[in-house]
Amino acid sequence: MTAMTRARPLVIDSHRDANVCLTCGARALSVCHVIDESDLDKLSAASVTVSVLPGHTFIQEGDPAEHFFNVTAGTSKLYKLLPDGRRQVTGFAGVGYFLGLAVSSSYAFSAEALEPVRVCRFSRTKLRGLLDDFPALEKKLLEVASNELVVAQEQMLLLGRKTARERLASFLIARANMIPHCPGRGAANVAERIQLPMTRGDIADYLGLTIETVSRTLSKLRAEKFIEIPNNSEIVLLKHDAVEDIATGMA
Amino acid sequence: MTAMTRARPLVIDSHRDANVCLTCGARALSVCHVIDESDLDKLSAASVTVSVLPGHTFIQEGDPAEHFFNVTAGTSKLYKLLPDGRRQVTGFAGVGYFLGLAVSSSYAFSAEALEPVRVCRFSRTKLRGLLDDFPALEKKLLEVASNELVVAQEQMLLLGRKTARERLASFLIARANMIPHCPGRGAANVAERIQLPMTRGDIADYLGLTIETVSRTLSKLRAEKFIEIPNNSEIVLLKHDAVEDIATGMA
DNA sequence: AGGGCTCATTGACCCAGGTCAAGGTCCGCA
DNA sequence: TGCGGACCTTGACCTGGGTCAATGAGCCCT
Repeated sequence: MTAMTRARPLVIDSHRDANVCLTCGARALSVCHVIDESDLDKLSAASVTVSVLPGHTFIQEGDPAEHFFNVTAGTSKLYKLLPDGRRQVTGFAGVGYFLGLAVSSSYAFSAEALEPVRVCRFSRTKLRGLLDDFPALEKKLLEVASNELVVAQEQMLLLGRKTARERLASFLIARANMIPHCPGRGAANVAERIQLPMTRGDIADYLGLTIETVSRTLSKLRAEKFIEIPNNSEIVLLKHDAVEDIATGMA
Repeated sequence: MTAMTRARPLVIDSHRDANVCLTCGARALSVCHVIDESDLDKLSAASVTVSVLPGHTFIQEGDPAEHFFNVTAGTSKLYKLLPDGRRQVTGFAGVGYFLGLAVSSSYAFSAEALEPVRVCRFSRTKLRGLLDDFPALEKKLLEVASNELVVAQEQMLLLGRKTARERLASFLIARANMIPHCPGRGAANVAERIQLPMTRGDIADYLGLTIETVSRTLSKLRAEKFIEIPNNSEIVLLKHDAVEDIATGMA
């Protein structure tokens, strides 16, 4: 169980330190931070660390929902499919994201790693136990779910009523706002470098557009000097406020 | 404080029985049903009943979120607006619906009564107290929020990837499935009478379409004998399964 | 360093659904 | 019982974004 792990989609790290949670860089960003340091051993005991290679699906829509996940590294795309293959990306799960909130018996979406991803995996019963031991965790999950709901409603507005240009602008602004507090933001026209771990196709499926429209619209925004596109996985936001106005339909 | 209430948008019933919750017909459908009968007096003490006339807005997007609501009668539409007036209806809140899950400081959406509506209104602090007294209520809210999230993701798929025909079919099936267990459903081609308390405009804003497209698409479904339209606020589903196939993109 | 991937861009054309406009239906009220 | 207004339907036309197709740009791998 030591060699031959390279090509496997999911790698479970069973020899892990009891202090993983204590030294976990994602704790500050996760629901876990409501649990006291002294209790972190219980948390680590309840979960295993799983590594997922890019392109691999670790949650499959419709499968029995046996596990919950907390992302500690990398970004994944969450999506739903129609029988004929049409895809809707419902979100991108980065570090700190809690996955599996759907309390139903089967997963409502699939999750695929865009980068090398690490997650803490909890079984349904283990999580139930943690929730009973730490009521604060349950409160935190309710808060997280509520915020997700607000984000989802915002996305419905985007998908139902915004133009392609407004959708791309909204996407860029949302990505820019998730940058972990870079100095000099909010100060009008400071350039921001946005990381895009997903492909144009993923962006299209997230915004309810086609690859071509995403590409064309970004080219247009570049021609208008709102953005720069140094490479396929980065965009520089040259005029945050102007793009924000586009995003909210005010331009 | 007894006369002159007729034309007021919101009417607060302050003289209410301590047993309102005990006799509340909506309890079985609400989060409240997790609270034991013997504790219902605490619940009624924490809330007031508010009546809302059709067409009146009782939650305004952006206003400080001071209250939470539990719907005990009537249907409301929940929506978000763009500055230029484009509207996205994010859902319809019927009896038993818990409103205000967004734990942020201001409401993320507006709510307007479509019919005469009654809600139980809790202040933020009173609800906090109830959650501390009844942990089961917190668990229930997490469950409700999680289910909402699943519904929201389904709606994103609809808005991002479905055709007008598929959207209307999905809407009709969702409405049909919420009928409180009428006998003989699921048995293939049994006609179901769907109530539509909202206008074509509301449906359009919910499905990300225009009034005209909603009207045209329903006319087409009628011409194809999938549905009947006895009047503007009712639709009879003649072929549930066929319409379900349209809804899921399989026809 | 070049062949063969996958991903992105760009152009030409098309069509589902939006827009504009003209009635139709229903209902409450005098 | 007929007037006014809100809502719905239908038709003719238009357009934003989809479709199809060709080309370009990275980037492994050998």
